[in-house]
Amino acid sequence: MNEKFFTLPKERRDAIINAAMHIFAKYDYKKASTDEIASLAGISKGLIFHYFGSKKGLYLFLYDYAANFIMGEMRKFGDTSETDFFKIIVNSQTCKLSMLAKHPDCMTFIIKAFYEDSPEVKSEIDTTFGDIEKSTAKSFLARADLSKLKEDVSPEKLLNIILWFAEGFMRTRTPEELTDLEKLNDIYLEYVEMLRRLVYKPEYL
Amino acid sequence: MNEKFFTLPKERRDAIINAAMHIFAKYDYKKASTDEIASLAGISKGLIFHYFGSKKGLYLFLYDYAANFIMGEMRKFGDTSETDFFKIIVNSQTCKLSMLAKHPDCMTFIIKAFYEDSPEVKSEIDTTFGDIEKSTAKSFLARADLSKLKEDVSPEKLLNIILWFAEGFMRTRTPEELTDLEKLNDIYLEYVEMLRRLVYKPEYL
DNA sequence: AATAACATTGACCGAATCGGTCAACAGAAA
DNA sequence: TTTCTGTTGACCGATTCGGTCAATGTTATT
Repeated sequence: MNEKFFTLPKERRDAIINAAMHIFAKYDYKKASTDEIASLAGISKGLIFHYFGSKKGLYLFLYDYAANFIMGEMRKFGDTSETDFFKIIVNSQTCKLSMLAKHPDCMTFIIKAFYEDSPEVKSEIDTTFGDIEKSTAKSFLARADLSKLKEDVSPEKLLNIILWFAEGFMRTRTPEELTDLEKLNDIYLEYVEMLRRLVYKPEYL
Repeated sequence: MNEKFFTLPKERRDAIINAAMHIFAKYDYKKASTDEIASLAGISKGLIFHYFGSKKGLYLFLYDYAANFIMGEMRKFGDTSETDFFKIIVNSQTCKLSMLAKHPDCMTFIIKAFYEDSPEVKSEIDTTFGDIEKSTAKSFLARADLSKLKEDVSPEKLLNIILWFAEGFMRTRTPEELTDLEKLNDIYLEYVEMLRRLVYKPEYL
């Protein structure tokens, strides 16, 4: 990879990264075409190969970029000393939400990369990273104070319900809803709050 | 389309339909290739064009087939006189679950078709059909007895939570879990039962 | 057994698209 | 003017695309 890429104006770099991420999030490694990426980024195809050498080079750069970005964002929310189940969940979801709004293809790309089976890139991607979502979720849960939950509530089930619900919630938002991040978070919180009032013992409400 | 297709042995027909559904569920109309479909179905490419005339013919036949199939299955669960919120949900989800197990690509295909923007087929698919899931869910809700719910539970929110949770639940099942439909349903019911005990007034438990 | 009728194949077609190259160009710096 | 750097897009050979069709396999009829 050509290091000169990093000296490009930020706009141009982002245009290339976003376009490539979008196409790789939408298609297989094999079916994602460099022509389409160049056209979407508004640059010539030659530039892609000038900076990244090959399609594979671009893909692996993108994977590294996305992994670092997500890890960085996750860390911000991971080191709190919060023990309340719902506050932990809401923190991590707020984090995820902002990432989905700012970089809507980043998460999709990194998850798709985990399931990628094209022999050209399969062996070179870090397979431990694909389940980052689940592993961070589980570590969040580890420090949660479960005693606030009613006895007949399974923490694992509750976590899954919230996590899966959140995915569906995000997936079915319209594009314009994604522009107002704050309002979106409020709607999401209404759902979580309803659940919280249902599963917490009365004395914690 | 060549009507002789329907005189084929059921196995062969299903092999072709399933292979085509799988590829069209995985890729765009444009990026789905007839070579891949033929190879997956274990037939020669010539047969596809012999029976369906063209790629477009195959796609539109599949759309019609999937739409009719889903509608038929949905109807079976739609005309009960059940009024219990959770029994209605569980019925419709059991229906959806069995469809996902028997025809794992059918739902994905029909939803993808809704968002298809390839000019060749876009104008010919029935756009009112894509949101069949939501519309049937809403009609289920219409006859539900909401008085059993605690006052601070929003029926719309609860429905969304269950629906989105169910999607995530199904999506994260492993292939071998999908073989034992009954056990799968039991696990699903555990989740729903937990929710039911949380949102129903004590006198209905 | 011979033949007619049908089902199925896979090599093949021209066109399109693929990843990748490179001579040429634009513009700022020297 | 000359040099250097970033950028282009026409172009390459290879592959893949949707689609065709003569040839072959299979079954029913005579």
